[in-house]
Amino acid sequence: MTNFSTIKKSIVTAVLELFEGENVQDLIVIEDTKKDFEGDLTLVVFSLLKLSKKSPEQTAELIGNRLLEKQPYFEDFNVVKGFLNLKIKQNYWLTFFKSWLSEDDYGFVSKPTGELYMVEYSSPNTNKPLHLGHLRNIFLGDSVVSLLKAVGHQVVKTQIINDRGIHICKSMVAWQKYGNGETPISSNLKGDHLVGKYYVIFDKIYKQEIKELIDGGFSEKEAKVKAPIFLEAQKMLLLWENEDSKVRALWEKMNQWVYSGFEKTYKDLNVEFDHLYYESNTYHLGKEVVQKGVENGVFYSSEDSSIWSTFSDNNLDDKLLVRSDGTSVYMTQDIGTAVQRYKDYPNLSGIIYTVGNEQNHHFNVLFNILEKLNYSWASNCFHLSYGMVELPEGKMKSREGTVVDADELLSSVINEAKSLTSERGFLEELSQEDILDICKKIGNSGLKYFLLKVDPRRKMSFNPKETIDLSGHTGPFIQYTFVRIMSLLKKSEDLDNEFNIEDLKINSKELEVLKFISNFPDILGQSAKELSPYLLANYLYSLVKSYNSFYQDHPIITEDNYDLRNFRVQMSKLVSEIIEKGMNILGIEMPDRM
RNA sequence: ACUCCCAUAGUUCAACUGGAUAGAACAGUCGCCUCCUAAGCAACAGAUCUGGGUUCGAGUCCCGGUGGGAGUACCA
Repeated sequence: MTNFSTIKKSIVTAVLELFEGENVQDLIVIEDTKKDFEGDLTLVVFSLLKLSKKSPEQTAELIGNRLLEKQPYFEDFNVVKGFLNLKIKQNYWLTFFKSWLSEDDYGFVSKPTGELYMVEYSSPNTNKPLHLGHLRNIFLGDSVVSLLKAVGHQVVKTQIINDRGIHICKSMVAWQKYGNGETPISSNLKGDHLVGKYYVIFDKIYKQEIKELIDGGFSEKEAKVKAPIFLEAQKMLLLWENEDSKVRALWEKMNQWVYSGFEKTYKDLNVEFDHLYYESNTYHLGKEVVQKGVENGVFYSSEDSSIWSTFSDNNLDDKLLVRSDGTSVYMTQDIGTAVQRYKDYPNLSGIIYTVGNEQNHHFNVLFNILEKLNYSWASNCFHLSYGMVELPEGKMKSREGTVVDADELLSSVINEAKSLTSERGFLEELSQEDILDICKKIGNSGLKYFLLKVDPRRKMSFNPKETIDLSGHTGPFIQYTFVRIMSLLKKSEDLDNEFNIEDLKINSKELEVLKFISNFPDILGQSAKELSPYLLANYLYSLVKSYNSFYQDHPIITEDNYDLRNFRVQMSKLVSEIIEKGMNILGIEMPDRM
């Protein structure tokens, strides 16, 4: 069957037939023709000059003529410097379009690969509510999962709940001392926010105590480890690891508050997980593995009975794995968690850890340790490292309260959508519930698209004083285009959808839309391969831009020519399907009106 | 101090991984609603931190400089 990639292959074939040499294939660069030039595909010939021993223009002419002569696809070509621009016959574009229409899930891989991946994301600490940074993490992880599924893999969505450790004890100590028995119900606060409040209180007191100690003549370093409230937290951690029943009961109570808070936020964001791991369970296994490592000589135990790992790589300092008081650190449980995961899913093709780039070093060390422990799967662990979300004044710090709260931000975007929606007045006859449902979809889309359109590897900034835009390069803009197409399709329900391509003439805007459509499968594949939802997000935007430009200038259901009208309706429909499926991969739902 | 990352219009982001005249959006100026939803379309104006190098060709690669960020914890 002829499809778009057949054409690309025919260009490669022509070049291979014309020129001899080693690895000619690698020299061939085919791109979409830039907008300002005439043509559909462009072959860059500079790299072939060594073989042709001719000028760029002559080389391009040679290939162009060959293609016109041998292949039926091309109607013309032109040469600009070393660029050979090839024009594909409209009839072929329309044939391709028909074949896209006949596919069930155009762009998606229908045959399962049989590979199973685990994607870890979110993984919050249970001592404070989620903030904007977590949102970037959650949306990224969630859409990477969908991308992997789109190309035929199976995926387990997971998170590690960081439910133990000194940071949790801090909130617990502060609540015990200053909480007066306050609960989410008594305070009318969401559980995660209530616990977060005590985390901030701890820090405040801690800082105050440090200051007092310094004034009393201690050095800052001494003050930090001598502050009474800090000592209390340390003591509590020890009691916790020794399974002191009172401490455990308090811990369970407060964690429960946090979980129910998170649950609500996840529900609002429309994300869920398949398998949760709790640090409080996996750290045991981590300790065991570390202990075994000491026995096997992989790690060493120091005089004060703390346990360390050394590395052959000079850039890596020795890493502590168990403290001298026997309590474990973050790394300990991460080792245990990884081992546990491969016990649970022995067939994993890989684990993708969605974690901020501030932990690049941590994962470098972790993967090194797993290698040292000789786990065959160690090399399949991958850190999907993303950049921080920064505020105008710099990094967000929970302890200092300079964070953009996830719940607040989401509700403010939804409110923005509400006021805009009521201003426009298209939904007036709907029930309050239906309107709210639509506004939630719009608000979610504004927030998710805002975070997902940026290359995850790069840091990004957000100014909380400005609301998240709902027009321009945004999720709601894309939803809006979808809604307009839905409205068209509704009105054309009774129309016959057939069209004959023999006599059909399409204009440049329609051709441009078809070209965007033709790129969808590649974009999906590339986004999945590079774990980069932003490529898909930006593609969808370009597709929609192009479609809108067509929509503005040409009648669709009111077009008189039968074939042309039906072609336009069908093209609109395919565009809407790509938008919907693509946005769903980004975790964004479509309203059918707005 | 050492290691790593980053620097593109006033602002927030792109640039098919070395290809043509660096694209968008927001903000600014301006035009389009008796016409399929104006959350739209169209137009104007505006940018590669700096100095060298590599080559047919550099925002992209290499070296130096400046400016920012992160990491190097018995923190997470």
